[in-house]
Amino acid sequence: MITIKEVAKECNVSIATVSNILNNKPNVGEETKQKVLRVIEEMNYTPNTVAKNLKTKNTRTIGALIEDITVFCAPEIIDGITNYCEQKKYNVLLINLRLYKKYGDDYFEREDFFNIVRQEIRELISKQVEGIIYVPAHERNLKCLPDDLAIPAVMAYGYTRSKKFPSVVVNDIQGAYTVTNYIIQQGHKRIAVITGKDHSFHTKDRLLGYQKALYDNKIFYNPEFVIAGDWSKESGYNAAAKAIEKNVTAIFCMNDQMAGGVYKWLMETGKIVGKDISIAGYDDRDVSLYMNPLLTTLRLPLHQIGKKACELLINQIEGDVKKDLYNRKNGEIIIEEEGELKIRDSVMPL
Amino acid sequence: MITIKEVAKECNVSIATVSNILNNKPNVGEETKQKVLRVIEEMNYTPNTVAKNLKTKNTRTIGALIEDITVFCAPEIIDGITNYCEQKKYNVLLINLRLYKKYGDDYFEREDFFNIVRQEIRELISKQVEGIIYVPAHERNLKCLPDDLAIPAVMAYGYTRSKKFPSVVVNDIQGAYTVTNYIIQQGHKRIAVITGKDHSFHTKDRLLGYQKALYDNKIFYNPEFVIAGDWSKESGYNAAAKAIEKNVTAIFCMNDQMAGGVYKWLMETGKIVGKDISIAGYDDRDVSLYMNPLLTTLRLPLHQIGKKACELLINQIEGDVKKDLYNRKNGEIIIEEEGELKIRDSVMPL
DNA sequence: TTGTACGCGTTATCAA
DNA sequence: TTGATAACGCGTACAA
Repeated sequence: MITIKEVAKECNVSIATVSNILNNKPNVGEETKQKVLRVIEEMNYTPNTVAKNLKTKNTRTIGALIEDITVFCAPEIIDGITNYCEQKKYNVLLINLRLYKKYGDDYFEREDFFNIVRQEIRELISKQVEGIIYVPAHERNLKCLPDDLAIPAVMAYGYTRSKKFPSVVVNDIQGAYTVTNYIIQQGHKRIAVITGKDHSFHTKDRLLGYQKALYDNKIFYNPEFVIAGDWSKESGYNAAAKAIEKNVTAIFCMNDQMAGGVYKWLMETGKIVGKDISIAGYDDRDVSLYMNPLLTTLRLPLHQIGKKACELLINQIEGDVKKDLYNRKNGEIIIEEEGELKIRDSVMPL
Repeated sequence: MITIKEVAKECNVSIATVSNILNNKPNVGEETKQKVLRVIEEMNYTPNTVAKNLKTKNTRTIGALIEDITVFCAPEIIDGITNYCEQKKYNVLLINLRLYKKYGDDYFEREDFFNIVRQEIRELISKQVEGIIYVPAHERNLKCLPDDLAIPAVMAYGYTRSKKFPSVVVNDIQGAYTVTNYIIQQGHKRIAVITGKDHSFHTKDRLLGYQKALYDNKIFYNPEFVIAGDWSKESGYNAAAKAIEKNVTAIFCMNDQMAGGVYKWLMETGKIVGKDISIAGYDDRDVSLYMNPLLTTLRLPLHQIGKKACELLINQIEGDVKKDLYNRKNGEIIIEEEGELKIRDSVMPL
């Protein structure tokens, strides 16, 4: 690999001059500039960023710690991160922890979880990344960022429950409200909801959004219309029967997968979605475009979450902190992004 | 940030001694070793990888150039790459070109495409990556790697058509053969095929696999059973009617999305998949698990492609090239990975 | 067993 | 307008 020294020698100028030209410093003669530029081109010289980073003590690189890149939310979040990094000319060092693939569904209950993450963070710091974004596989409280971390960090799509590290999350109350309110606008009053797992934040907040929408529309909240699911297609399938027993005219499923299970049950029992009963989902996964009829659902703001998390991080790195601009709950820094209702064919006027 | 120098001073030893201890060099007293290790722990010292890389002239880092991380094949391929890198203790610097998001469907016909990529490659080299993996959004011939590239490179899921850079691709002939042969084993003889876009390699090879399976089973190839699609769900929907006209008993769709369109048409016309007609897909996208009945399809070996590409790359980096172990076609280095048939409920015995 | 001294490729300071 | 030179943090001969 050819170095600045060799370029300088070839041009009969000093290293400093070549460096000045490369960095657009003033005080350099037009003539020598042209000559040096030409030689650089000829020799196909590429500056060594590693050496430059050592000298300038910055790398313009952030570390992205991804719990598992194959879960559905990860790529869009990463896309948001890279989008912002591109604008700001930052680099992304990607660490795919592969936790799902390695340990299955409850990796985060492993005792060594925190140590695994801590070790990865050490190595990132050793590589002189200037900040860290942590992307969990699904939203939850997460103690993964050490309190004594020497560099800024943010969590995208999960709660740090920390006063130091910001959390960027989905506004699930608003999302569920939007979906439920839309169903109500179509004339429905008897609306079942199929929930996710019991202790999930998503479940809690989405239920709250559902309740608020009923309240604002002066519809009594009937707890019997709340059917327990666990996010899986199968649980949606099982819950469908229970919902139909209650004579509801619409079902709000807390994710698209469970809506898929509901579709299956309805199909088997000869009911037609959008006609005999209205169904809405949540997430806007690919599958919602392959259901018949197309599923009305709420698009998760994953791209925005990644982008916003990255923006917060880079602001912190560059000392441009505006923490107080954001909502704080109990001193925690929580930024909520809003989803977007995708109106398709599964919810119809009553 | 605390440096080796400060550790040395704190321990009253020289920098060299600390360095030797860190790198497990022999000739170091047990006593000083323990002391130094303790101080390192106390001071929370982390070696500066940037400085180390500059000195040792290697970074153990590869660049992953991803055309668009949000397309469905990308995450699994990246997962394969990171899997192998983890084993070999390499890092991956991720570049998400965002080509789909930025320029839409025919970005690769842009005039500046090659220059965009070339520029990114320059920057990766400047960051001293030791090799590059290029991951296109879909398989195709691709002139994106400059012939005079100074470091090793491989293409994962696309053809370089170069004698220098290996291509790791899906064995589509085998895949389509497997699917078609399975359909035949179920007793079907009148099997339509809905193709992808006309000039795609995938279309060509999958058709060939279909034809070979017919031939090996002594079934006449009827060109009328080949219906043109374009990969989209809509094209599958439109092709379904044409296929049914021919009185076929099974349809092989060259991807899952078109199978989704076929399902839709069949549902609207009151036909039952798996009973009135058998359907098979290709790709094993998420949607195949949300169709009713579940779609029998071929799982793309995306993880293996990423992993194998990474293995080839790192072998090259470490001077451990075994090119001649792999098939060469016209001097090109092409490695084919095989997909796996996922037998579900959409293909039934005749 | 430990320490000294140099160099990796670059930027930055200051003198010429 | 240009050049000499000292850092940046680390690894490694070679000397002690």
